[in-house]
Amino acid sequence: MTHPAAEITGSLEVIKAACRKAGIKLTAQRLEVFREVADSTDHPNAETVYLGVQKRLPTVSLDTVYRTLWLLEDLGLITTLGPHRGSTRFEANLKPHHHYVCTRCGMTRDLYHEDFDRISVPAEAHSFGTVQTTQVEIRGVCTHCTETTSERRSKGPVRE
Amino acid sequence: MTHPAAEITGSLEVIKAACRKAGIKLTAQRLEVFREVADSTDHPNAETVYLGVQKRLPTVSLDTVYRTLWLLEDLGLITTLGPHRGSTRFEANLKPHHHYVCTRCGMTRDLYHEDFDRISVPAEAHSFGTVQTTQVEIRGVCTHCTETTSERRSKGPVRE
DNA sequence: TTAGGTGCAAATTCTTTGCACCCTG
DNA sequence: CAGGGTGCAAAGAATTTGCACCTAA
Repeated sequence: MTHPAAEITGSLEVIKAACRKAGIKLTAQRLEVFREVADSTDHPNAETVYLGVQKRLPTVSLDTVYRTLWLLEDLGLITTLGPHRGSTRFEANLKPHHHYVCTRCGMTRDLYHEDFDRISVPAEAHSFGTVQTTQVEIRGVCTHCTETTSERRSKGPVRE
Repeated sequence: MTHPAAEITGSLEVIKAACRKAGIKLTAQRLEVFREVADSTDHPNAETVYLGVQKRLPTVSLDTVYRTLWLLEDLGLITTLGPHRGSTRFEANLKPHHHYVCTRCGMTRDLYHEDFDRISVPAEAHSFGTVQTTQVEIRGVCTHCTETTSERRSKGPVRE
């Protein structure tokens, strides 16, 4: 699944500006890793991002993907989600949105709901630090897991 | 930090009922693992829970702690949070509450705010599956990280 | 009694690190 | 051309698994 070309071009500008601002180099790897995350509507883990980037940069290494993902999170360009079979998942921060998460299998879906975007932050939160984003996470058991009724997770998280 | 005795006793009833309902055995390990999580106001990882349980059950093994934690999550008695230096953190589901999370260091604090407890779930969410809980997650940079200004995370997540 | 649960230790899986070479600014 | 960035390969951490013994129901 792919975003419109205009948005991808937008991402390019976003990361260029962010690197300049942070005083770090803009490399092909950084560009492609960000593009890969911004270009997916699901929530890829490091391995998946690596495979995607590899199509454009065949010599890229998995460790660079990791380093770049953490860097981008640090720059505020992407966000991490809870783990999926032990591996962290990432998503681009392009628009305000929220999540539905299955507690049984870990399936995660984006949810767009304007009411949630307008939630006001309690004073207490400001005492902890700055506020960048406010997200609502709805947890439950997805329809797929509900259908396979008695099937309980036996050995650790079998996710999404 | 400890909850009042009444709440701990309450946890005992909670897990007894849950095991009976799920048709699984109530073992000392399950009881103590749940108690350990319910008894902490911070967000322990598997290792920390293990160390705590070990004080009461010296022969408990780390793998049993893992198995039990996932089981309890499955039963809906505890919830997982995002990773902290790669390891998943857990918390008991005793009361509705929300989180402040530092995107720089991963520090997580509970937030009690009745307005958030009353948030209404959009119809779209129900199409994904059942709805158990709705939590608000506020992300930002905590005061500690803000003070150590230019210090950017260089090598992976250095959390909390 | 007896199937589910546990402990142990080895195996996997995910992520990080040290170092020498490369390339952006 | 200088210092940050990358690739490689090996290390390290977190979590899972197979199996034989144990114990709650």
